[in-house]
Amino acid sequence: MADKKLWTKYQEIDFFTKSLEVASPEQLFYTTEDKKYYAYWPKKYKGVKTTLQSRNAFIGAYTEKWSLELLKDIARELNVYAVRNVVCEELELTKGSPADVAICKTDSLIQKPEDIIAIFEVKMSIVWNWELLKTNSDYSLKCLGDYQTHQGNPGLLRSDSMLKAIGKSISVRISSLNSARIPIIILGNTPVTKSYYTKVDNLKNYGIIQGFWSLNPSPLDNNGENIKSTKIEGFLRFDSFSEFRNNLLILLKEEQMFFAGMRTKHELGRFVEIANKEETYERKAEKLLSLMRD
DNA sequence: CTGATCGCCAGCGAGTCGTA
DNA sequence: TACGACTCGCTGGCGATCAG
Repeated sequence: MADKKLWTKYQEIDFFTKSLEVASPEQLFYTTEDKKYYAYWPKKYKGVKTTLQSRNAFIGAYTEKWSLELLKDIARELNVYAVRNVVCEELELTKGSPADVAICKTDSLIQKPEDIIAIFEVKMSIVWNWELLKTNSDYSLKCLGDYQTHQGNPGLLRSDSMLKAIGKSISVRISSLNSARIPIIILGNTPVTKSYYTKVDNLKNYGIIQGFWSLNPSPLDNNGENIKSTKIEGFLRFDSFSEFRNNLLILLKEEQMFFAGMRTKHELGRFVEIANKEETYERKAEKLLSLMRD
């Protein structure tokens, strides 16, 4: 199988090209004082700035669809499906807050926990800065620099995006024991900040989130230094589609082993009984997780 | 002072829900 | 069924804070 491409500058050009077919330049770019179209405010820009909001929904939709296409190929190998906006009430994945993408045994939007194989939360941004140029009534895009040259804080580099991904994952984990065997992966296209290195490793250790995976092989220009992996691989950067595919297949296989052999129904039932003596749902969940951990 | 980090906040768009 | 009010998740700029 030909190696598919991960996230590169090409995807961002494609995003703007496709979006310009349904949206105006003013909806997708900032307009500088000298009438230039920029994707982000450059770091040194001192003029009057506005905050662009109309682009956000387009970015969310594009990156989720792009992730879906990558996962579809891997799902097909396993004779299962990659589905966008999956609803599963038991796991508190509601219509208002569905799973961005999930790998499932059926292709339905509404799923039962036992048919969900893996859950993916997509947190991707426009990473580079771009200028939209008009040439002969046509458009072209010029890359102005990587994310260190502009004011925006894309994707997983944002602390509140990280906290949101963690919060949603915990919501799924504590919703039902039936989520216990379902891996949750956060897909991004940037590294995570240093202050989250130990956090992502701990989240993996505790079994809450199996990985923060960046699908952007080189987010910085000029071979800028960027992390490949944290100590126990809570964060991973993939450099090729096959590397991504291999890791995902290994994860799904490991989870099946964990499910089959690690805990008996008797043990699980006893843990629930002990955990149920705690006062709040949150405490019950913490107790159960701590019992499952050792 | 400068640069980095954190989390608050905003507007947009899609979807939901109540009402007639 | 049609429609408007409402909610929620998306994103990124901004002020506050801190280290050097």
